[in-house]
Parts: sequence; C-alpha cells; structure tokens
Amino acid sequence: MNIIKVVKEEFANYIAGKLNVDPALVLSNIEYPSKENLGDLAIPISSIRKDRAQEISKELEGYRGKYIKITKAQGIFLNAFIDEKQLFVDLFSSLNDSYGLEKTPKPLRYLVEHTSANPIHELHVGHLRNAILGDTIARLLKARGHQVITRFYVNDAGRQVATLIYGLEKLGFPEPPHGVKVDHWLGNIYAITNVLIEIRSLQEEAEKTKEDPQKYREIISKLDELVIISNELRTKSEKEFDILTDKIRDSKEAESRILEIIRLYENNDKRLSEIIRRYVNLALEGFKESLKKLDIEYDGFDYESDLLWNGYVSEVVKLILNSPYRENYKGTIAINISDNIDEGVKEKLRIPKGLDVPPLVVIRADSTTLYTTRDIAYTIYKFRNFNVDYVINVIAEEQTIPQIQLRAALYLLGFKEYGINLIHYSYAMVNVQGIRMSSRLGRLISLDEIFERVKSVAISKIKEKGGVLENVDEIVNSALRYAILSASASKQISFDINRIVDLNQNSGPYLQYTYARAYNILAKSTDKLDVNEANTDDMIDEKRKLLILIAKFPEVFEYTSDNLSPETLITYLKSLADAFNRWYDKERILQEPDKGKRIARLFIVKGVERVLYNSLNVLGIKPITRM
RNA sequence: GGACCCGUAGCUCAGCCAGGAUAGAGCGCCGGCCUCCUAAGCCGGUGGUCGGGGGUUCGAAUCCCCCCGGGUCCGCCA
Repeated sequence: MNIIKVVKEEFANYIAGKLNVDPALVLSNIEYPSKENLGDLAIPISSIRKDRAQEISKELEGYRGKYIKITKAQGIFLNAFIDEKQLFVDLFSSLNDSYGLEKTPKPLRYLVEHTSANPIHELHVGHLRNAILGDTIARLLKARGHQVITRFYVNDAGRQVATLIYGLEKLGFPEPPHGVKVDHWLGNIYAITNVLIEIRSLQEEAEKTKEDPQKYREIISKLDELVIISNELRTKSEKEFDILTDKIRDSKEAESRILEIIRLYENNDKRLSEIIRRYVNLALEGFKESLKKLDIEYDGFDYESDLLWNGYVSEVVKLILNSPYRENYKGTIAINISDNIDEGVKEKLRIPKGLDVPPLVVIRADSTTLYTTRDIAYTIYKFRNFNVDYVINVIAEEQTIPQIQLRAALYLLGFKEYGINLIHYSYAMVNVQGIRMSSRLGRLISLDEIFERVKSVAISKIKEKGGVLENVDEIVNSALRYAILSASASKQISFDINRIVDLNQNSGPYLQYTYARAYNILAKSTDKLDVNEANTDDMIDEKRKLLILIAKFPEVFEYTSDNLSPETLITYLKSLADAFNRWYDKERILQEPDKGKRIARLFIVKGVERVLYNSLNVLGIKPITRM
C-alpha cells in the first residue's frame, strides 16, 4: 500500500473542494517542505491561484481529516501536518514482507542487454559500470512486476576476436595455463599480438619514409612508445611474448590472415569455428567468474556468429537490398536516413531535432557486412525470439549515433515498433585517475583487480573492528555498487579507488551496517508486534521522521523503477539510514521499560529493516546481519 | 563546422525533466562521545557569486537564449 499517496489525496481533495478546482491539478503540485518544522506536506497556493495566494492560504488553515491533523498557512504556502498516530496504525497494520515494492498496474516484457564485452580480454572498470547499471535496472523492473530477460551479446565475429585467434594460432593454440585467470591470459595474448602487428607495420612504414625526416621521426617516436608498452607486456607473459615476436614478422601477412579468419568464421568453417568457440567460451567463463562476485548473472548469451550462421543476417541484407531507402554511398550500400524521416518520426524515435543523421553503411564495397548490420539482425532477433515489448541496450554514450541509426534503420525497414521500443540506456565514461586505459595495448584496470583491492581494505577494516570475515565479498560488492549507482548514469565519474575503499557514511557498507543494527534489535526482541499494543504517544522527533520516511518508500521505489534512476533510491536510503542512526544513538529500544512505547519503537525498527532489506535486494546489495 | 552529455562547498556527488520557503549530503579540516540494542556510528564547528551573462516569472540551481570550460560522437572499426 502506498499510504503517502492516500494522505496526499486527502490533502488535495480538501483544497480542490474549497477552491473548486481539479484535484489532480492540486495533487501534482503537492511537495515536501524544505524544512521539517514547516510541516509534512506543502502546496504553493500560487501554483493554483495566481491572485490572492496568501489570503487564500490563510483561509485554508485549520483543516483536520483522517491523516492530516492540521493545516497552516505560511506566506503563499499551505502546509499540512500528518497525524502520526493514524499514519502509524494504518502503515504498520498493513506492513508485509514485500512492503514498498509496488507492482506496476501495467506489467510489460523487457529484454535488458548489458555488459556485452568483447571476449578478448578481462573486464575492466568501464564494464563494471555497464554491468552494475544493467543488472540494477533489470532488478528494478523485475521488482516492479515486469517480466525481464537479461542477455549478453558476444561480439565474436569481428576483427578483435580474429586478431586474438591469429595470435593463438601462432602459439599453436595452447591450453590455458594453471594459476592465471583465463580471461587475463587471453587479454595478454591479444594485447601482445596487437602491439606486435602495430610495431611491424610502423617498422615497414619507417623503411619507406626514410627520405622524409619529419615523418620518419614521428613514426620512430610512436615506435618508442610501443616498445615501452611491449616491455610491460613481456613481463606478464614472457614465453608467449617471445614466441610471437619471433613469428609475427610481417604486418601484411598478419592482416591477410586476420581477414581470412574472419571470413572462415563467418562461413562457419568447421575446424576454425570449433577452435574460436572454445577460446571465446573460455573468456566468457572468466567474465562469469568476475561478475559472479558482483552477483550478476545472465539469462543467456547470444553469439554474433550465430546470427550469421542461422541466416538472420542474410535475411536483413535481403531486406536492405529491396528497401526503397537504400542508396549507393561511396561505393557501399547504405540506408539513407535523413531524407526519409520527418520531424514526427524523429520525435518518435527520440532523435534530436537538429541532428542530421548520417547514412548508415550496411554493406561494404567488398560486399561484407558491418557490425551495425548484424546489430539490426540481433535487435529483430531480440524482439521476435523473446517476444518482448521493450529492448533496453545498456551501452556507453559514445554509441549514441549508432544506436540512433539502428532505431531509424529498423523503422525504415518496416520494423516501426521495434525502432520505437528500442531504448538506449546510456552512461558516461569512467575515468581512472592518473591512468589512461587501453584494452588494445593491454593497459587497463581490471574488474578483478579493483575487487581484490577493495577486498583487502575491507578485510583489514573488519579485523580492526573485530568483525566477522564471512560477509566480506558482500561488503565489497555493496561498496562497488553504491559507488557506481549513487551518481547519475549521464555523469562522467572519476573512479577513485581510495574513495571506494573508504567505507564511510556515504557507502554501501554503511547501509548494510544500518540494516544489521535494525535486524539485530528485532532478533533480540521477545515482544510480539501487535499494532494495538503500541503506544504512539511519543511518536516525535526522529521516530516521527522515520515513520514518514518509511511511508514515503513506495513512492520512491515507484519513481526509481519507472525512471530507471537508482540514484534516487540511494539518496533516499542514505537519509533513512542517517535518521535511523541518529535515533539509535539517542534512545534505547529494547531497554525501554514501557511496553507500549517499546512496541511502537520496534515497529519503527521493523519498518526501517523492511525498507532496507527490500531496497538493498533491488540494488543487488546483500542485506547482511553481521559485520 | 554540427549534435549530445556534464559544470552545484577544497574534493566526490544529490537536487534540475514536472520552477516555490534560509541550496543538501559524504569526504576533508577543527573539537567532543564506547561500564548502555554493532563507534563502518553519534554530537558540535568549518565551508557555496549553483560556470558567466541576459530573458520569462510574484518567484529560477531548476525553463528559454547567448557565451565560457570539460567530455563524447560525426569511420567501408567494433
């Protein structure tokens, strides 16, 4: 039950009746006062009546109803004070285990695709943000009563995997060594292969430009940089590095073999496909292991290569070739978007008015397809195969234009609904202080490394406090999730490990700690919680504040999940935990001698415990009872 | 050149979409609190021309316009 909504409605109906206006208009203007002593609900009367706002506000003073004990005027505002006794009784007599997780009146089917890292190297901090956001919005939608499917798209048909396979081929397709995580091992081989090919290509170029001293110098300085990087890489995998240095001698040879690998794999060459799948799956196993620590799992993995093999892509190609919107563009086949969608369609597809959408090249001059072509096929597959209403792609903001082109292409190819119902959940970059990350060069901060660093700090903190070590992974998980989720997705965040490691009052562990406090009070209590036995006479100060905060939770949850804005829930939980901890320090609960008062206090604890339990779960954070 | 995101306290961020009361938190810094339900806590202090300028409004951090700064994109890469 969303009780605060009922209270607001009472307030709105009173005002609407008095002023003879639409109650819905009044309701939409109700807000919470900026200062507690002003009241619990407020409405600026001037938002309804421009003239005489102050006088009218004065005239509306003195109302008393079921949930509102008094209304008071304050300038143009009319403030309402909630009857805490009535609120207490009605809130806690209906409080159940799933309190606050209001089900949507309109359940829909969603597919959330997230993370989708290339299976060529370990996950890094950018993937961390993607995975946490994706997992959380899936949890939010599920908790809201929608059907949700999560997928991970495996980009195995592109150049990057082929480069990795090229390197592995030169190494004789080795078995992964013991003692090193397989995705890290593959990441090294990929980086070495890449860097060596680049070095060879630069060396060849240098030979040719010897007569042009300026160009020559430029190339040499680039080469120097790569040599430094390659030395770093050698320290990580000496044996592989030396073999590859010996075997990769010619960039042309590498280039043509990589293209051949791509072609063979696209055509499902039996021998090569088996090999590639085996290594790709090894990388995925590494991903799963990393993400398992964050309690992130997928309903399934979709391979780009499958879309090529099972004809989905060629079907799309056929559609494009027959489309009236196709055009020849610099020797390629493209979809002309800007000439074929008007303002109305742009709005439907959420394309900025002033943006001139570039043509989408779908077939290269050499008649091979591009990533986006396969993405069109994949999107159709997602909608059709899983029979969903909406597809949410959690993808970095750099991909905004390709995502727009994708929606427009679907629309123009006759999949209007798919184009409209494809949502790009965009997030900004993660900067890591002092380090420029490059997966191509093997320079990145891995998710595993971050996890372990936070973990070692958490362990020393637990030891210092004399706490229990059993929940340390859950504590690390909450620290990471909180750090990512407390900032809006659209904001660039600078990832500072030292701040995440500081498990202070603005952190996931703080919320877990508060939960543990509340839980243990309830666990130690022997009282039977009966609303009729609660004495609400001292429902004042922090207790009253907590009561109202608990009552607001359903509204906060609805907003958070309908707007997919986890930061709203985080901000609310922080203020709930703050209020609880202030109260906890000031007043005893279990030691309160008056049974009625004690029971009333226990109800407040119960409310806080439930709200924290349910919201932490929705955020993917484990509510733990001991720290 | 164009499009999008961001700019709020020394640092990291809420608040902006749906305008409303003296702009909030955490960290940092200074000073206190454990014979008492978990001190990852509590109490007090410190700190802001809400990037700048104009406009709309009774009222602007919030809406509109211009400008400045940071980031991203505008590939026959993925």
